[in-house]
Amino acid sequence: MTLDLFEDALPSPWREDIAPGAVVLHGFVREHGPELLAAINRVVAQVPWRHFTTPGGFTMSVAMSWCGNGWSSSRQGYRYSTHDSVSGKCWPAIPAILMALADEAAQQAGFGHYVPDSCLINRYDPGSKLSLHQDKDEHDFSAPIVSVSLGLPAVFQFGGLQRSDKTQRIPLVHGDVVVWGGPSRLCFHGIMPVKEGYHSLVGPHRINITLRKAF
DNA sequence: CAGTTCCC
DNA sequence: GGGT
Repeated sequence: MTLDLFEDALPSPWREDIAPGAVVLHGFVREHGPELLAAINRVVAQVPWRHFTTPGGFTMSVAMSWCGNGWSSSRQGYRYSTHDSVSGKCWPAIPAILMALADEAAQQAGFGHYVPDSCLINRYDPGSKLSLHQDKDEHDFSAPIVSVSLGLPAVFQFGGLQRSDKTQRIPLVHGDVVVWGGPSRLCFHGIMPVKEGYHSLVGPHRINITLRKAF
């Protein structure tokens, strides 16, 4: 796997700055859907989709899989893990194409080279959503979050450092990548309920891939 | 409070 | 639809 898959320059209209340290790279991986989905399918074969319970005791509508370091939620709280406590084995490695994507997207967004150690894969069926939250379980807030949208469109909410801050609503479609870090690293964000639909490559789902540095 | 319900 |  080469590192130049995503090196093509982006025309300026494709880059949208939404806040200091937060950028939408519209269509950044639009041409790479099949390879990305193949990589995701290989991960999901090893780490089947799972619906977690929140600390409050509710079931999340989003189904999750992961590679690199894993994330989990339970009544005890959220946490990252290096391995599967059932099998004793490490979670599957992050596929090279996702490492390359993360590095190139982080560079395009102005964060320089990026070597994430965790990749969470979220499947949104119609009606699934993720309410406003912060990604704050990672040990390293100096690294940005790289978020890839595939399949059905969705409306991304991006707010400020306080839950009560006004939020922007940003439509995301298949192939869009959002990167946030630096002063935006702990901004509240979420996904509005996904509408019914069918995508020719992904089917009746939205798939979101987030790359982060957990440890 | 990574949810749901309710209210404007 | 948007805030809570």
